Amino acid sequence: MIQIDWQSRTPVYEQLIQGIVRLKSFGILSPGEQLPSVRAMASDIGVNPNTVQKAYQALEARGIIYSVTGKGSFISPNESIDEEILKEAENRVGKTVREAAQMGLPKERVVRVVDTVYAERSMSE
Amino acid sequence: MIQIDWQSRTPVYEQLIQGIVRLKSFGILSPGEQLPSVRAMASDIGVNPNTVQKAYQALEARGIIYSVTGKGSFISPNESIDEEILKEAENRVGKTVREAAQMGLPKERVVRVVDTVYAERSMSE
Amino acid sequence: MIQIDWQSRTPVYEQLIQGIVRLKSFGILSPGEQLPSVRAMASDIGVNPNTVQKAYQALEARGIIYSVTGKGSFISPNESIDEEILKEAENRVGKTVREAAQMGLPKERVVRVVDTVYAERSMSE
Amino acid sequence: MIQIDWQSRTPVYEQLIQGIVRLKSFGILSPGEQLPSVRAMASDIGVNPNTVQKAYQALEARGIIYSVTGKGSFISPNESIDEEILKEAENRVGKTVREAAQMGLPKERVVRVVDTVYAERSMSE
DNA sequence: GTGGTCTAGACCACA
DNA sequence: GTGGTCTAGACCACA
Repeated sequence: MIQIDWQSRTPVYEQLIQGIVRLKSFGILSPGEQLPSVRAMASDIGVNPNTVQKAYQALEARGIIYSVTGKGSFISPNESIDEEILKEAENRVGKTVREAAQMGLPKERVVRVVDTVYAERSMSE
Repeated sequence: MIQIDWQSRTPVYEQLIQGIVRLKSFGILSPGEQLPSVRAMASDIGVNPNTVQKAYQALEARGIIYSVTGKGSFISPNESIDEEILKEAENRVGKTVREAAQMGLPKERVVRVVDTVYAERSMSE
Repeated sequence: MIQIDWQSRTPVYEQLIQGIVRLKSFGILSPGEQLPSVRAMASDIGVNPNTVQKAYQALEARGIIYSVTGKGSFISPNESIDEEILKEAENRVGKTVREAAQMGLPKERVVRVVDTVYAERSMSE
Repeated sequence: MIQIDWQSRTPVYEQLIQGIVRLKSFGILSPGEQLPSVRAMASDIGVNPNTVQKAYQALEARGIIYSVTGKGSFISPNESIDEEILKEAENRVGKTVREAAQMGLPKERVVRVVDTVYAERSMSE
């Protein structure tokens, strides 16, 4: 379910975090649902258990999942958390756009890119 | 001329690269113009000469500057480079926006962020 | 596996680059295969890790290998790279021959040299 | 008469040496003819006098020119020297071809390049 | 352990 | 002085 891009510079544990958040935002993982155990997830996607552990802990710290000792990890029911995630994404966009602007990228080109991305999405739905 | 953000996670040599690219895109550094020597730049911004070397060599590999042993480093006359840099920036924006969209960030919020960034810029001019 | 000529004027990191390219072109290193770690390679050939780093990063920039922090460095699966390397070598030959011709070296002598080089090679196989 | 390629990696004084050798081999500079003074040559081609000095000394060491204190530098009448120059050129060709061969460049492609170079030359004559 | 960044400092060829 | 190479060694994030 989660694809790791080994060539990418974004750390594997980051990709894991974003992957799970995405699956939740798509409703593929619903509140209360149990996640694969650290070991299962690790062997599934061919990753060191430490890496999965790190991702789960970050997700728990952000309130997206919760862990029950001896039982496993579950998608958190908490709804209001989502806004925090969106804000993080928004900040990343802001930072990248600011850098591009400083390089001289005109606003029109940024707008065109944004349009393209959201057009792709509405088509694949 | 170039400000280093020591708190930032982006490596110093990367900030240097971006700084010089930016100065060139603003026309503050024009083709043929000589850059400060590796050592001068290093002591200017309080960094080890090796770090500046790394940045200069990366810029040379990208065709943005060229270096002549014994003479110095110069802004490359190559014109077509600029568009390449803009395309790189555009790609980064596209990638970040796509990720944000996958997280569920609505288009309106992305647009608002873009507007804000470019509004900031026009005000500071 | 890689021999460094300490007398040579071509920098050690350059020799490393060429050595790895050569091993790949011989099929001794196949796509996906893991290279010795920076530190292992360094101690193998008696060189500072920084020097190996420089070579590996140059190879990555040329798309010949790719590195994953925490995992290691691997021969890139990219196929089309090989032809690029041959073209670079071809260009170097062309440039050197052109210079020799300008010095007045007759074609027959160039041909004889080429014959000799390839004869050596077929004998050592 | 002599063009310096500042982008090239071959040192300026080397380019100077090769330039004069070439002019001699073309008969543009004949035995006995006086060369421009170090200073004149330096300002002609926009180079540091030290650099011209170095080139002249190397040429004298190789017997291609000779200097008379207080009078200037002259093209040497010595004919047999030329063979040495050809041998140097030949060695450079050999080295480059050997490297290309090690990269996997097939002999046919080397031969084709050599043919092309000498074909160009016979056409421009 | 693995790649990546950075400092401090030496040494070289070249201009 | 100027770029380029290299060593020795520290420190970091990541796996």
